[in-house]
Amino acid sequence: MRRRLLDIYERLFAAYGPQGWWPGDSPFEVIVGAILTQNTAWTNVEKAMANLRAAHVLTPAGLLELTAEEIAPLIRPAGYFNAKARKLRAFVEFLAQGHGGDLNSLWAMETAPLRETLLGIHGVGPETADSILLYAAGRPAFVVDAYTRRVFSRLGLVSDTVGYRDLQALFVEHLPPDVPLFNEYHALVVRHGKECCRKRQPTCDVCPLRAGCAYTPGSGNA
DNA sequence: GCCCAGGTGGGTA
DNA sequence: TACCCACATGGG
Repeated sequence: MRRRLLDIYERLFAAYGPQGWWPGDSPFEVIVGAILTQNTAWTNVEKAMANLRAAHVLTPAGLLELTAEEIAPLIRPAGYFNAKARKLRAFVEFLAQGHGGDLNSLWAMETAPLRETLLGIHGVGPETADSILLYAAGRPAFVVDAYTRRVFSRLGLVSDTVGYRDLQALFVEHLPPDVPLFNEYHALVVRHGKECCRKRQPTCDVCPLRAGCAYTPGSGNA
C-alpha cells in the first residue's frame, strides 16, 4: 500500500507540479483561511480575506476588537458569514484567554494534545484542526477532505462513506510522517479533484490516475 | 436555473 | 451513536 500511495503521489506531482500550499502569508492567516474555506470555494475566501486585510483586522488583536456582528459583513463573500464570524471570534477568544493572543504559546504544545485542544474550539472540526496542524504549525498531520474521499474511493482503496479518521489512517499508517510530503499530497489531491475527478466527471480519459481508477460514470461509485 | 465548493455544530431518534 | 439539517455567497 505504501508503494501504491507513493505511486499516486508521483503521478499527481508529475501531472500538476508543486502546488505551493497553503495560500496564506502567516500562520494566523492560514487559520483564518482554514475556517473561511469550510465547504466554500477558495476564490470566495480570498475576497473575504482581502476585506479583513483592508480593514486591518487580519490579526488576533484586530479580530478581537470586533464583535461577530461586525466581522460578518467583512467576510460575506465567503458564505455562511454569520456562522463563520462566530467561529473566528471563538478562535481569537480562545487564543487571547488561553495563550495571551500568541500563537507561539499554542505551538509549544505537543501535537496530539494540540489537536485535541483545537477540536475543542467552536468551529474547528477534524479537517480544520489538521489543516492548522499541517499548514500553520508545521506538524505531520495528514489532511483529508471531500476530494480525498472521492478520489480514493474511486480508486477502490476506501468506501465512499469512509469516516474521517479511517480515511486519514490510510495515509498515516502507510506513509512516513513527513511534513512536506503531507503538505504537497493533500494539495495535489485537491487539485486533482478540481481538474479531473469532479463529482459529475463524464469520463476519466485524461486522468493521470486512470490506470488505477475504477470509476465509471453511472456506476454509483462516485 | 442548477450544481458545486478545501465542513461544522446542533437537534433528534 | 447515527443521521439530518442549517449555514450562504459566487462561479461555471
